[in-house]
Amino acid sequence: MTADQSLLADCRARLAFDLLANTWNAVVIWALRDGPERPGRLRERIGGISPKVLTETLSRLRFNGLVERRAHPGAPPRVEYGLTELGRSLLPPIEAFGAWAFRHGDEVMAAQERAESTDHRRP
Amino acid sequence: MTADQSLLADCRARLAFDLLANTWNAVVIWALRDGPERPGRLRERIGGISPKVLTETLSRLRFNGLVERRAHPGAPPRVEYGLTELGRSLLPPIEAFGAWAFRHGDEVMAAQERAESTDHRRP
DNA sequence: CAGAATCCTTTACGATACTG
DNA sequence: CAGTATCGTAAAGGATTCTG
Repeated sequence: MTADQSLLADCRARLAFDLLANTWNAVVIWALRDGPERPGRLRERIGGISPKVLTETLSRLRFNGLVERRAHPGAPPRVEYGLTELGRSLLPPIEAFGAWAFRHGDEVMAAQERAESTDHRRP
Repeated sequence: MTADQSLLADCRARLAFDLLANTWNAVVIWALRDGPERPGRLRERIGGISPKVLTETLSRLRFNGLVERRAHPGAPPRVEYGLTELGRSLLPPIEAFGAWAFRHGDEVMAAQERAESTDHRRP
């Protein structure tokens, strides 16, 4: 059994790919890299994410053990979300991706423009 | 402007995250790491992907310049898909993710089971 | 066998309004 | 301000069928 076959067959690998298989998970994890943040500030830093979707994303990350929630007593409500140790262990792979984006992102955009002018449709 | 703000604001980074923001892109790229493959074999190696979704995924990856298609003449049709140089440059970051999965995948599953027995619902 | 076409279900995401 | 509820749209994914 070759390495990639075992990777594809192993449910842990598929589980890990699923962690990135949506628009916001990686972005939110990355936005928490410097430390815990309140939801309001998170939305400012991320930009373009609705309150509802941020709540859903944080809940999903919490479900997967990557993020933890801390509520401070009193009013107005003050809540903070931060990465768990498991969540922090995910930062290097995500950072590898960010680095790739800076190096090759323009090549992807160039390929897209080339394809659009040829095929007239976007898959 | 801090590093993560610039990363989040840069459209190249969001574009890169979007490349992984679906179930199959990363899996198919990984399955092509050893060299070009025919769609039929790809489906065998990947497992659990329908012909239609594989076609769509390959078309999407081609649109983004990560995969190229080569058709050999004659009948029955023989087609191969392989990574472009740009697509191959994406393998190290994806591999970093696979390595993370082998190390921490069971922790994620443990967290999920813990959450399921507590919250009674899965986000 | 490749892959396009059709139909269907589920889910992600967004906008809005409301509660504590 | 945090979080939920509701509604609506769009896209992803799956099953099936058909053609070159």
